[in-house]
Amino acid sequence: MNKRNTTIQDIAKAAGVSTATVSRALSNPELLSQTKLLAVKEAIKHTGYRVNRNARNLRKQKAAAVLVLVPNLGNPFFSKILSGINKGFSGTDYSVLIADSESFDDKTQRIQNAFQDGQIDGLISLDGAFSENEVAEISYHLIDKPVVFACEWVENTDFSSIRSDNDSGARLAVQHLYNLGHRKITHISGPDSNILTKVRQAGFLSECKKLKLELTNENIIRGDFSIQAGYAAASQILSFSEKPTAITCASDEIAIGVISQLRKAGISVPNDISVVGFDDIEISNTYIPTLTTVRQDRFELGLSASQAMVKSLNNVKPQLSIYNKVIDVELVVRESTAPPLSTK
Amino acid sequence: MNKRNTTIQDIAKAAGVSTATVSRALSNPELLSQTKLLAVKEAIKHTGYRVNRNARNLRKQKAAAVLVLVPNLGNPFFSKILSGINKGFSGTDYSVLIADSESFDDKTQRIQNAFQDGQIDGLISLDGAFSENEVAEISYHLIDKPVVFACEWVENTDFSSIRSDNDSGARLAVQHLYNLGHRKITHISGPDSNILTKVRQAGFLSECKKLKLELTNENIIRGDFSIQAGYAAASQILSFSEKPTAITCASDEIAIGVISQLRKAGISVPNDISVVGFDDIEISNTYIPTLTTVRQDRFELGLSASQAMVKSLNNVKPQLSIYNKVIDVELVVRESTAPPLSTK
DNA sequence: ATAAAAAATGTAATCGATTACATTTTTACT
DNA sequence: AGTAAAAATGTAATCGATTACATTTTTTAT
Repeated sequence: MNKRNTTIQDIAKAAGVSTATVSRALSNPELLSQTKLLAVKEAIKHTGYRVNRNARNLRKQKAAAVLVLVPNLGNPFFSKILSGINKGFSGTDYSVLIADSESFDDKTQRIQNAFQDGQIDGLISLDGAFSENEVAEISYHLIDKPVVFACEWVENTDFSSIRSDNDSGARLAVQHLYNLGHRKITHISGPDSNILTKVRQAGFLSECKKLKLELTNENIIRGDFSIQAGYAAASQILSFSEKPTAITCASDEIAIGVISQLRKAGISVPNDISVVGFDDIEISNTYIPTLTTVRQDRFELGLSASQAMVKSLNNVKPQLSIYNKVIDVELVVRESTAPPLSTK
Repeated sequence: MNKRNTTIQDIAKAAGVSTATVSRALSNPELLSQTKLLAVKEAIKHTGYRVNRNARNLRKQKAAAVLVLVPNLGNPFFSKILSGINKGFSGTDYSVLIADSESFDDKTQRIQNAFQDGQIDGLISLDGAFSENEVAEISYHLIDKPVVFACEWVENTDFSSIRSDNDSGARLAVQHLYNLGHRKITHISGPDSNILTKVRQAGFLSECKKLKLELTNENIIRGDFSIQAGYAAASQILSFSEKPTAITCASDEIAIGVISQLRKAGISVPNDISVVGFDDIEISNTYIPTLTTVRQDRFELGLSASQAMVKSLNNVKPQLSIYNKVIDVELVVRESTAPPLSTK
């Protein structure tokens, strides 16, 4: 019952070496002679020894864990990114801790706690909604510890960031519609403060200008990323004197809301109006009509973020290593877009 | 730069007590006199001291972490459960580690590693697909450590388990269809080996018998939980000489596959055939037609599992505490079911 | 008032690995 | 062969909290 754990001492004795040598065999095998290294390895294999993480971490003053801040775990959009992050850490010594922003009253509180308890060595945030104050607090408490933003990010900060090419995504959508013959396109954007909203909207406007499309204040409708926002935006569009022939949305959920609401009003997608989404979430390929959308590779986003984190952690001065990466997006053409009526 | 951490020693000095007293103030405050307790608390507040987790865990021989085994993190079905689990641990000292079965060649390998490294104190598995061998291995390596299954489970084992009332769910679906007037109902089940498949199928058959519905070997179609399985099953049904007027599915994804395939064949849901799903995943409320389905409360499933785990962990002999809980399901009636044609 | 029991507190060993520093062994070079 | 430099290995302190055991203080009972 009370079998004591196998420790480095036992291995040392078994292999006829000192504990220091065993420890070196574990973390710096290149320092050892072949003979001793082999002896130690043999003893380890024989006993089934495994290092005690707590002892190692205590001595090394690290946690061997990374905190991932997820805005909403229940949302598949994020969990797919998480899956990529997990993959990125699967070969390493690091554990992945997860904090669901929704479970905590105060995001930074949670981060602080974790860091101060020595529980984590770095932070990956899928949430870019930090106030200046919160950013300052993070920077203060996470001195020397790497922070990587994935998907979203915070403007004017020096944190590493892995993001999709949102600008191109927005442009691809417009180009696609333009090529189909559409000349009057409306964009339904996300919540004002959101960084993705801003970039996608800017991309949309810029591409419209480039293509010399006429722009009025009916070209942008504000919403959030939800289906409900799509409903509302559709209703608004229905009230326009001159309706657009195509709509680009800041998210697939908005697109679905729009389509469903338009259908209720007897307007068919894509026959009457074309709709393009953003993200390519699971449902987009199953919805009726299947959704033309801009695909973000969420798994890759997470994977890259974790790889950036691992690199930072391996650096002696992680705070000096900033990794930024922009991941390509891809326009997936499906059923929700078609040439406008007039050209048929 | 090199500010040493505040330790229990510092607090002891500041409060004019011994380190033992400080430690007691932390974990067994009831042992102390008011005076000393106050002094220690004061010192802690003043210095912003926080316990070093690694030191504590090393000494206490525990990990203060729980491993959650998820079959596929990218699947929203599981991430919603995870969200509940996370919630359940949010007030506690425990961290939640996540292992995505898909990232590992060998599930039990991963578990063993984690346990032997002293990284975790317990296991919550959302995955019930363990062979007898694997179960034995888990039991062996996790001696004295609690294991809780959530959603799925393993038959003939003594692990704690939190599950939905799958039997009732299957029956509710049949009853609903029966009450609408359906008399010929087909069930599309999941993968043969899956425990949920078995229970739901048994519930379906039992309820059909109870309602004296005629049963042939066309009443059950085997599949897996995927949309593709739904496609295949629909094709099969189309080949039946006498088609069912209603279908119950082992998952919402199957239901969506079925509906989409039936539509292609010119068969309308619910006008020609009614379809009931199982799970109530996000898409079900948005799909067209919206899906009548059996809702599992996935968040609650996760929450209960984590609560069971916490209880087990707090027990002196956790291996003796088995917690089982069956969570109610609910039939959500939406657009995909209607009375059969003949009764209209 | 005194002994015995209970409560409060302290001392120091302990958990298990890492690593600074010291020592020994090997290699390289004249 | 002799010496300096490099490589290999060992000794023991260290990380920070917990707790067995010892000691002191307080309470209770006679």
